[in-house]
Amino acid sequence: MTASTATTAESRKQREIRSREAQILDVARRQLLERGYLGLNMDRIAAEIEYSKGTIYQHFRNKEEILVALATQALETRLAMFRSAADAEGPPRVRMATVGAAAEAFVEHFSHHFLVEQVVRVSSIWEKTSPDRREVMEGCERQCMATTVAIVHDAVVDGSLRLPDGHDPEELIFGMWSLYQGAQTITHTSHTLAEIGLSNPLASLRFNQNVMLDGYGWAPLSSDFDYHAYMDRIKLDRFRHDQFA
Amino acid sequence: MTASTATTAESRKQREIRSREAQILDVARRQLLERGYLGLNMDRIAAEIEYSKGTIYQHFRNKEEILVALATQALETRLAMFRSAADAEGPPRVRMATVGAAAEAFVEHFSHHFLVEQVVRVSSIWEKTSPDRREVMEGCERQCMATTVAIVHDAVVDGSLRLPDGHDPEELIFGMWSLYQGAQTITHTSHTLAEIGLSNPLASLRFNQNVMLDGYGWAPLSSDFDYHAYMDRIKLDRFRHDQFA
DNA sequence: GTCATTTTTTGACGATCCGTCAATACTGTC
DNA sequence: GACAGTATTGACGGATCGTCAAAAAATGAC
Repeated sequence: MTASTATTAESRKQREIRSREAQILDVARRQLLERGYLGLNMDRIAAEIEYSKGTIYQHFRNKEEILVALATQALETRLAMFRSAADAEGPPRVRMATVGAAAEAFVEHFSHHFLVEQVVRVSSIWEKTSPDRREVMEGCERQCMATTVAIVHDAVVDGSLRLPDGHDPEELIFGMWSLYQGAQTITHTSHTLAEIGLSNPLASLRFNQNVMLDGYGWAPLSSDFDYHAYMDRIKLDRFRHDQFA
Repeated sequence: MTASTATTAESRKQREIRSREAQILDVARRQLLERGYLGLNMDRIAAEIEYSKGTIYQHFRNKEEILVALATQALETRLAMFRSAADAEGPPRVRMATVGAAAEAFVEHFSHHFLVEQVVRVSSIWEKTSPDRREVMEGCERQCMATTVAIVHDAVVDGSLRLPDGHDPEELIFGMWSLYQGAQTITHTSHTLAEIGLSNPLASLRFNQNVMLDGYGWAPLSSDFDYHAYMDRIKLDRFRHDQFA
């Protein structure tokens, strides 16, 4: 009985603590979105969760770790989506398009993520976080990379893609990743897009990704398969918001 | 005589002030590189230029404006390089490759720029700067865009490039810009690149750009023209460090 | 050269916010 | 209810931003 009581008490405490961590992150995320990086403030977070500042510091070594934790949350979700996408039926390039659809769904449902990621990537912030937290984020990145590189490998093996001599699957993925990362960065931070005549940058990103894979000669080419329709459909079928997170 | 003396005195003052502004930016740039964003500090800048903090605030409304000014310096240089590149001899795609070479040279000689740009793009920093300063930066961005879009236009006119129905020159440029922006961001901030097997991201970026333009079917294709050798050569001929800045 | 006036420079100061830690409150055990 | 161990608190020291009244320097009229 004693042990049992102790255990339940322990686990209630544990649950309390765990839920408080989630609470802190929820509040931090909202404040970050509402007031920007410079408006994110430990005292305000403390006031809002109705715990003192000292308690927050039992969960996170410093302000920067909260940011890294936010980024990690999002990256773990993305990784799960990518893995699910990579399991799709069909030839490798179609599976790659499925990953593309997952990436689109991710930014649509986690639009805050790019703000957070951008902030975290600023070197002096990154350097203030503990190696443990960095490790987790880097692990997500590596595994996202590995998941997509595997698809390219499959394509090389089954002959639907022939890479030029001296070039790796990793390079193709680097291209896709860059295109995605750059388009998101520009979309979220450039104030001149609309007046320049780019009304739908997300659609342009998708188009350019297909052009690039066509450039690699990855079959089936976009002239032989309607990736556009496919991605729209798969986004609704597999990556609606209620299907994850 | 009086007027003349007054005028010279005035312009000496003016020159003094102008040179001090450059001095502030030089010191700020160095401190930013050495100590990161969080290490950039008004008191330290003041100490190093041997003027008081108050004097710095006569040049820049706040810390963020210094960052924007640094970014603007770099962007103006890049614009000049792009314009020079766009004037190159040859068919449009070769001129586009020249711009690519200029972009490469830019990051090689202004490696600090991406750090600055990244910091500036964080929304809450951007919002603290004055409309005037923002205007200048946005103007640079627009003009870079316009310069490169013009090349694509020329290609469409001379028939070396045929854009798919419903797609603009702006979309192609958005693709190139995204690829460039994303590759730079990743290269400068990812800690997992080397272990993933990307030993030379700059070379991979160049390769992917050519693949993408091949995907657009922009003649001459990279199978018909050695863009790699051309870009290496043009970088030495036109964009050595001593030829600008 | 002197002195009143204008401009420039200064650095002490108030305000903000981070992260710490000694003091306090809480929890479970005997 | 006393006690040991743990959790929580918020006042505090330290760092930095941006301001502003006062000091210093420059100007220009005589």
